[in-house]
Amino acid sequence: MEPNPLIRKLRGVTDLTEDECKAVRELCVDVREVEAKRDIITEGDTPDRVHLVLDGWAARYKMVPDGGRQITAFLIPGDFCDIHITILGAMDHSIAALTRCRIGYIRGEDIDRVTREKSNLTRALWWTTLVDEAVLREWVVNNGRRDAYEAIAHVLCEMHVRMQAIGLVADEVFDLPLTQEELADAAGLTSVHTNRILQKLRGEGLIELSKRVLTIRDVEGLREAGGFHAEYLHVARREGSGVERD
Amino acid sequence: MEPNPLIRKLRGVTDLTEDECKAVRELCVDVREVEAKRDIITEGDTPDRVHLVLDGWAARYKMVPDGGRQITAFLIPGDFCDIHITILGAMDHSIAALTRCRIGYIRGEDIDRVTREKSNLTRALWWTTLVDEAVLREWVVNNGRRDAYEAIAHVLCEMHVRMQAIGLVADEVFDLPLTQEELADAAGLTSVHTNRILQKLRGEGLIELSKRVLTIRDVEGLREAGGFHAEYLHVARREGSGVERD
DNA sequence: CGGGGTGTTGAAGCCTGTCAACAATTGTGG
DNA sequence: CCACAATTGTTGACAGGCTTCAACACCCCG
Repeated sequence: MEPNPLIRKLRGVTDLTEDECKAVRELCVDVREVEAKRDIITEGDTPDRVHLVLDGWAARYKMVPDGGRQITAFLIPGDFCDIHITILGAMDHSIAALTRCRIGYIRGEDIDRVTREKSNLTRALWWTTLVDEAVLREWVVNNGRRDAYEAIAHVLCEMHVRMQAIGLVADEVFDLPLTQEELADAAGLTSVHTNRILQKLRGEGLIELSKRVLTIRDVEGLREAGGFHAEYLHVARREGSGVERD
Repeated sequence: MEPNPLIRKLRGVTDLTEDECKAVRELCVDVREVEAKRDIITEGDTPDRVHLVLDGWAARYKMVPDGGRQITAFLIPGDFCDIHITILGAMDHSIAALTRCRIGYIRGEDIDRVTREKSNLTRALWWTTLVDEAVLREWVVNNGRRDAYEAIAHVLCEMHVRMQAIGLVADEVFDLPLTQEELADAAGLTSVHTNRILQKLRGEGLIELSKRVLTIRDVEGLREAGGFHAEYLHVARREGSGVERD
């Protein structure tokens, strides 16, 4: 399997030439490990490098005055932390590693150069940011108009498809290295209530979740429960594809 | 005052040459009126034109199975409905006119051409989409981790700054042509509860709101109430600027 | 073996939703 | 310009989903 998760992701929507793959591979001028629970970028920072998640899970988040935390995105391998950083000034939110992460560092100029020289790649990178935005819209719906049961189910369905897109799902089983509190901070709930909802989903035979591994026992049922429709993720139809691909 | 709201908006973050302004003005190959409550674009559409709000208010929204509606963005003059349409296929959400709107139609190729030829403009257009994304993140926080009182106050503060950026605020007074139900659909509340919250904000002397006109009587107080910090909007500091500018 | 993080459970309370009625406002047509 | 209808705003009572608080169980790791 292609080792670069960004390439795996982009291949889901466009064919990349060997030349383009090479360009992507050479983007990361540096790779570092970040410990779980450490900030990768903190609100107010003006990083000079673009960060790419190569391995592990991270989360965008914002704090509110009373100490509450809202996670606004889960970042998995192949996701950019801040591809926009050359345009906007300071970060308006923070990004924390949820697990130990391998992070690739990319020079802003290199992104600019690629987007000048490779129009197909440029479109693909654009696509990633537009999907990020679509996901964000869905999270607004999640927190605004879905109850706890639907919201949790929906998040699980979303991560299922996204993990599938980078080849990290086999037989509807994949790593979900989140604590219930982190899930709660994403769904706008308390960890206590999240716990009860997960028990309900388990009790209904929709999922199994333990030791940071999620098994979806009933994909259709879970989607039904969350009112999930994958269109907003704009992935090419590749149902059934997964780690067994190569 | 410059008649094109997009130019007014972009000028808040970058200086535009006369040449660039001309390019922006010539983008709209057609202008049409859309009646209030009509869809400008509907989920599933694959429009061949980019839509730009020239006048009036519109809203992105998604429906959930039980009939609930979640508004994910308010669009005001100078905002694009779907600048991304050449990259993603079908619309994953709908956009409705909240008031009668004047909509500009732009050919996708013209956007592409401008972004090839005018790098300064390209950065400015990128900036608009990145700010849209930042707003979306804040709305996730709004619906997930702020209570009704904070959420409503926050939305009002945001619209205040955004309306200011296009020169439509004078003396902390501006048009807010939203029904309480529309406000509710944005904040993830019911219209009944939104009504009570508005009364509280009025009772505390923070706002006046009637006949679709909002007066912020206590800007600092309202920001405090909503936990609002304008940084995420990434507007250049232009406090005090408004319609009195020219 | 001990300790911190995480998951689980119960009871009580509050914020927000639901339902329903009515008032106020806006829009429409005669 | 008035009468009427439709939309929007307002109010009250009640229900319920979710939070809060608190205690305890579990599990991984040093």
